[in-house]
Amino acid sequence: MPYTQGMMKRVTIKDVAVLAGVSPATVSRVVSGDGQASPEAAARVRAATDKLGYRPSVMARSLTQSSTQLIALVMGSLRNPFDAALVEALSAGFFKKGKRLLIVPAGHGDSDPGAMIALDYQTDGVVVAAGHISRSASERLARLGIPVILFGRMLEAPGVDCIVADNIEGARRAARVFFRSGAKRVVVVRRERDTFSDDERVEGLRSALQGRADVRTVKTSLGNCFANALMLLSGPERPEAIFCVNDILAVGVLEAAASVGLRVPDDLSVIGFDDIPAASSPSYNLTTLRLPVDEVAGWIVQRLLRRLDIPALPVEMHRVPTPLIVRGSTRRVVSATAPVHDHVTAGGAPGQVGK
Amino acid sequence: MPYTQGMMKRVTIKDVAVLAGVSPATVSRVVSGDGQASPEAAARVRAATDKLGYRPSVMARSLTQSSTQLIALVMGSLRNPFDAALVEALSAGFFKKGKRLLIVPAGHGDSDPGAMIALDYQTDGVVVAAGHISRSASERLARLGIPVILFGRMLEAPGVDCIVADNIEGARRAARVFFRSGAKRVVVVRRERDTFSDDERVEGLRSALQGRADVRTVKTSLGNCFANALMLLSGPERPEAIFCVNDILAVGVLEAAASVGLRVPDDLSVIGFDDIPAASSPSYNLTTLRLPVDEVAGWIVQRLLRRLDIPALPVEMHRVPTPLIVRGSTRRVVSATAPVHDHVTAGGAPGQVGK
DNA sequence: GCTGCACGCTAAAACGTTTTCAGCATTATT
DNA sequence: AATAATGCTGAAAACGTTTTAGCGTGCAGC
Repeated sequence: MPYTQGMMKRVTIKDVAVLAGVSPATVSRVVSGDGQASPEAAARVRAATDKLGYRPSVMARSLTQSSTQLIALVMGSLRNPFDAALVEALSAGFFKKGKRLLIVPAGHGDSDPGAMIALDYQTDGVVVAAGHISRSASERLARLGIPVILFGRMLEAPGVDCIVADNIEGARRAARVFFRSGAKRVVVVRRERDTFSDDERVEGLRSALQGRADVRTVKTSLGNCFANALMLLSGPERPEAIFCVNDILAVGVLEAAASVGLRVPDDLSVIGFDDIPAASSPSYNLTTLRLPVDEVAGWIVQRLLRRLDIPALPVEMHRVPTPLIVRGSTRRVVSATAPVHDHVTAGGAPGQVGK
Repeated sequence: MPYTQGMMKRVTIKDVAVLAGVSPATVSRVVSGDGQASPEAAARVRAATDKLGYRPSVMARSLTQSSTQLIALVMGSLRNPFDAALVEALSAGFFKKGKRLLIVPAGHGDSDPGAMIALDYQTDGVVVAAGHISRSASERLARLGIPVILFGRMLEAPGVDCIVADNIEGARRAARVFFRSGAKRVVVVRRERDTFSDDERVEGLRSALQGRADVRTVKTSLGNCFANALMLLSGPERPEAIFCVNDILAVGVLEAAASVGLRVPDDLSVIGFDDIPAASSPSYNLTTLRLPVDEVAGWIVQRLLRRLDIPALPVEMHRVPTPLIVRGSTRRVVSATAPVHDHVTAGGAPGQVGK
């Protein structure tokens, strides 16, 4: 059964107007709640809209007004549960404020699809959750009054606010754990693509361990992580501690350690980053640096809305703290002299996204 | 430094027209590539658009044409990696075809936010990846010529195509494995909210095991899965086989089994559904029924585009096959008489989303 | 040398809103 | 009682496109 049989025209403001016996202008005033309308006219209009099921066309509206209520969300792969959670939180947060998210897959290409689509659809703003935006693209958006929020990178440019995890302090905390456990051979596992945050994390660890341990860097894709870790752990000069740039890599390392018969944390300490749900599962029980999704998403939403209100706001570079979550993949140090203010002890399930 | 200083107006088709010394109509024809334009005029126009960085306003365009190139995607939580992968695949697939995805969080409320937003933004179509759409809402969309694709449910209504996993056959395959392993006490673990697919899965298992085993159903939230499984496994009359409605629940069950000291698959068989990446990780090594994300996403994209081309297409109810992926969480049956055509043997990493 | 015909182009209408402007009743102020 | 202020309303312009209708060309055919 074809469904085109009764294809109807959209019910427009004019239809409502004639049914209510007023002009389109009055209908507009009533539905947008701008006030200026007599009670009885308003009542008639409301009756008409209800009867006809009228919904204003955002498209048409955005021609005359400036706002489309649309936010472009540049996102990459969602294979990392952290990213998935972030997208979910952002979508919920913006939706609650009446903003809609337009997905822009971060192309691996060089162009700036986010900026392009923002332009095409006259987006109210752009959130870059993965990938990057070039300075020129962001400047072009700024010139049109379209603010940008950048997650995971720093870019000093007009109209772009940044939020980045406190990678360096996080890495330092990891370094301290490794140092206390007496590890001399440390490996940091990072992804193949260099990103701002990954750079900060490995550099943070490296510099904190300067002269106290031998730090080597290994790059791997997610798919090869297990195999690479296997090689690393069964070779000579096996590391005593491994810092992974995120939790999924750390899970791969833990799998490899287990399959090679290494005991964690006795033979090997592992620290991850993000604190995804799997990290707190009994079989991994991963010590990690928590990157609080809800806090990140909340800040982004707040900040963007605020800037839409007050475009002249000075740009902000926000660092979100990355508390150390101590679990079973690192040796518990029992010295009383150790400072305790820099870590959160254990803790059950972290990622209660809703409440 | 406020970024509003040089706020500029959008460059419009008129600007291009005056720069190129032609009328807006000509510019329109050139940029939309509709033909009718002299080579030299076209060249001048193209020079002008390049120089000015002109991008047509989709909003304005969609007023005169019918299409906005927008697809509303109704999605729920992304905590299940399967859902995250589906969203990613859909977004990539549609993007490649020039369609943009508008995220609509499936509210737990009763209203149909998907339909509403589709109306507001004059979406070309609606994809319901999670949640539901009411018959009346879908009919309203159909009347306006907006097609709907529903994943994971069946709804016989004009203009809505459905794609659903072959849950019953999948559950039957699971039942066969359980039966061969001689399990007498079987538990099926499902989520608290009843969904169409979950219903089919438990009913499929139940009816296939009819009279051959004792099947009990347990409902649980994701958060309590571990605790519930613990209780279940340490209580009396411990089940010998557990079928989980999805892999994340199965992982919770495996965790619980391990923590209680049960050996899998010797003491307990576990089968999940979806085949998320974690299922193939060495520490879980979960036998499961694969729900092929890419196939699902591909079908949805193809189908929607096809229907946009030919609105009169009869509606289709598509079942995607759910092959059994045999891994280590079920006892390997070595009888030569067992039919082998219904399962895929082991296999490494499944979810290579990209290539 | 006309008529007819492609061709290339422009003017103008249309899409569905919002908003400005002005008009007209009322009602409040002198 | 005249004037000013107020409240409500509708006509029309505007937003940035596409598209239809029409207007000149220049050229072939009679």
